[in-house]
Formats: sequence, C-alpha cells, structure tokens
Amino acid sequence: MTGTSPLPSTRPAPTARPAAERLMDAAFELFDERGYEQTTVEEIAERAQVSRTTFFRHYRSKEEVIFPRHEVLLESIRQRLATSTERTALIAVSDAVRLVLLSYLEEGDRARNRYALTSRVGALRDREIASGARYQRLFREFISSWVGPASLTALQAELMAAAVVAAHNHVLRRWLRGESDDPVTEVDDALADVVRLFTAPEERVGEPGQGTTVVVLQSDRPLDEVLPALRRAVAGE
Amino acid sequence: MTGTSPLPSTRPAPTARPAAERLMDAAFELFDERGYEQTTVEEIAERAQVSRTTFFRHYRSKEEVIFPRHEVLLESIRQRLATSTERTALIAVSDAVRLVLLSYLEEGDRARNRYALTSRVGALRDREIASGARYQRLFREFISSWVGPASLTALQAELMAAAVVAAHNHVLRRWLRGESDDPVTEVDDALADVVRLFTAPEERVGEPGQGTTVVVLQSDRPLDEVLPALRRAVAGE
DNA sequence: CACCAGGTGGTACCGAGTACCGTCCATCCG
DNA sequence: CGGATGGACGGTACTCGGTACCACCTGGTG
Repeated sequence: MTGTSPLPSTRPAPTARPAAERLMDAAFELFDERGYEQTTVEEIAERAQVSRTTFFRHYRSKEEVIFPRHEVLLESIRQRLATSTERTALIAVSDAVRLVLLSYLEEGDRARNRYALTSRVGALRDREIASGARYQRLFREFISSWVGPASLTALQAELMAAAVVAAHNHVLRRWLRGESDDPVTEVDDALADVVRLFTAPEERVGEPGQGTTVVVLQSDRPLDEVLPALRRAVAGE
Repeated sequence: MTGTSPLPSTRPAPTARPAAERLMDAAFELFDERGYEQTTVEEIAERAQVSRTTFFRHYRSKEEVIFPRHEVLLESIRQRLATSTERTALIAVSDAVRLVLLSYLEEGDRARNRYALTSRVGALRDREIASGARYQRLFREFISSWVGPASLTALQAELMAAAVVAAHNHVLRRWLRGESDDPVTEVDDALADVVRLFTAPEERVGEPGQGTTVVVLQSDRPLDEVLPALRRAVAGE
C-alpha cells in the first residue's frame, strides 16, 4: 500500500540466537535500566531488533516475558506425582516441590533479577504469587485424591499443601536474597520439618535421630507400672 | 467549545444512592449478564448514569470495583494484632483471621457473586489470591516479631501463617460454595486444628480427654533426669 | 517451476488507564 | 445579598497493552 521499498537490511543479522531469547534479554535489560512501567513493549522489540507484533507472537503479554514457563513445570510436576511411589501423599508432594526449587536454581542470576523486579513492581509480584498458588492447588488436589491407609480430611490436605509450598517459598526466597549457599539441603530440612509436623507422635516411636528416642506414654495406669517398658524404649530397643 | 447546550436532565435523578454504590451494582449486574471481559468500563458507567471519568475517580481499575476493601480490613487486622493479648502468636493470628471471614459473611450474596466471577475469570482469581497473600505476609511478620517464652524460627513463622490462612480459605470457600451453614463454628474448629498442629505434644499434657493422659517424652537426657517432670505430667498438674 | 508453510512486518482497531480543563453546585462568609 | 471557595462531575485527548488481519519473504518439496 505505502510502496515503501522493503529493505533487506532491516532483517536482523543472522544472530543464530532465536528471537524469543533476544526479547527476554532485552526485556530484563530495559526493566532494569528504566523500570517496568517505564518500558514499553515497543522498546523491548526495538532492542531485540524485531517488530512489536513479533513480541506478542512469542509472549502473550508484557509480564510473561520475564517469567519462567510455569505451565511446563506444572505439567512435569503433575507427571511426577502421577508416577510417584512414595509412602504418603505428603512425602510425594514434598518430593515434587523440589523440582520447582531446582528449576529456579538452574536459572541462576536470571531468577535473582526477576526477584528484584517482582519485589518492586506490584503487578509482577501478584503474578508470581498467583503462580505459586497453582502449585499449591495441584498439591491439594493430589493429597485429597490420595488413597492410603489413613484417610485425610479436606482441611488436612489444604494445610499440607500450604505447608509444603510455604517451606519451599521460604527456602527459595532465602536463596534469591543471597542468604543461602545450600538451598537444596535447606529445602530438604524444611520439608522434613513439614513431614514431621504432620506425623502423629505415635508414629514416631523409634524415629532415627542423634541419640534421641521419642516415647509415647498413654497411661491409665500408674506411672510406675509402665516404667520398665519406658526404660526399655528409651534405651533404644 | 462544542457549544452543546448542557441539559440538566443529564444529571441523575436525586437517587440518594452514592455514585460508588451505583457503579458497583452496575458492574456486578453487567459482569453477570455479559461476562467480565465483554463488559467495558464505559457500559458500567452508563448504567450507573455517570461518566467514564467518574468511574475511575471511585475505582482505580475495572477489577477493583468488585473487590472488598482489603486495605481497610488489612489495617483493622493490623490494629487487632497490635493490641492483642493472646498467649501465643499463633493464637493471636488465628483470632485475627476471623475478622476476614466475618467480613465476607457480612457481604452475603455479594461475596458469593464475586466468588462466581473470580472462579471464571483468571485475572480476577489472581487478584483474589494476591490479596490473601497480603494477609499471610502480615501474619508471618507478626509471628516473626513475636517475643515470647519460646522463640520461633523464620520457617515456623512462615508455616504458621500459611496454615492459618489455609484454614481460613478452606472454610471460606466452603461457605462461598454453599457447602457450609455454620462457617463460624467451622473456622473455629479448623483454627483449633491448626493450633493443635503446632503445639508440641509436651505442652499438651492435661489436654482434656477420656481419663487418658498422653505424654511424649523426647529424651536426649537420661530418663531418670526427666522423671520428676514426667510424674508431674501424668499426675495431671 | 509451482506450491505450501512458517516466521515476520505493517496497519488498524479496541479498551484500560491517565492528565487536564471547564462547569455546576452547595456552602460559607463578608 | 453577592462573591469566593472547594468538591464532584463531564469531556477531551493521549498513551499503551493487546488483538486481528493482511502482505511479504524465505526455504523446502514435489
């Protein structure tokens, strides 16, 4: 229509780097330089040497360009849960949530840059939170549908899912803030805490520990009557 | 400039109902009739007999028009926590979260209409979730800063806040779906469960039961060293 | 060569949200 | 009584995210 002669030089140099990656890099750069709201999609596309149209071909929205692909991660977690052979629903979910942490760890500095952004920009923080809620929902549904020896109430499932996600978030944020050098060990410990929290004390007898024995004494009878058994239990038998 | 003669009949009839309420009603009606995305702010303003400008004077965004005033509720909860005289941080927070539930209950059908909307529209659901996260954050900070006999780790604070919010959400959603006739009692029970969950069994001695006393003995130390405390516990003191 | 398919650029359009200005009206005050 | 003041409102113009659609160019295939 306009008759402008199409310049072949407009085409980006054969960078080999796909447009999607160039766009993500440009977005992180610009958000960092000028802030999120102050950066337009037009500017991101310009720096990546593509058109605005192409931006929206690769990312559905301006926010999406900086977030990880939660969809695929969510799906892989769903798979992991479906094929899980753990003994309890809670342990299976605790096992699965590690995948989320590892996914962030693999991103390295990119995840930390994103955290810096989401901390400052309300809209981005809300989106991050909403993503976390989807994992929690998946976990809750999994726990609810779990068929095991002990049946769980809907409330218990809700609490367990929330606890697992909270433990994960706690460790993740520590690492994102640079407060943790070994997030993998930390998340293991935190999840062990969660499992212990939901494990009835009666089931803990003989729990392996550093010379610690936990004993449950249910006593209708005088204490002295059960003392021998108690001593045996504490002794480690 | 345009010279259009200003018609006094343009002015809305002296409805006495404030514009903000008319706008909210109109929004709920239209969202219900045509759906959220299919409704424009222009149409909402039109039905409320005000201009589009006035809409944005009362509500910062199209989403905000259907949501409760979380800001003021959040503030009143902050006050409640600041003046709380409960024995533990967890109980104080459990007490405070009831305010949130009551706030929804007072709305009645309006809250249920909102739930129907947020269930269908992704953007609204995300916003609702983000609001809940703010309560959780407030609770977490409160628990973390709590000074009491037993000091809590950051992880424990995170887990407690998550559990309280999860318990609240569980009961709230049941009520919103019409599955609960007595949400107040339910939330009391659910929060009692949460408190029990985080109460170390050692502290549960004397908990009311059918003539049964349950004692958990966690022993790094020789049994005889803790026997006195044990005798006292079984005795019921 | 013709044909097809995917990646791209360009344009037009919609709607949310912002900035600013002028007007109307109630109230208060001299 | 009349003028000043401030708050609520309507109107216009603008930015920008997001969508729809079309035209093009390229590389592979029969």
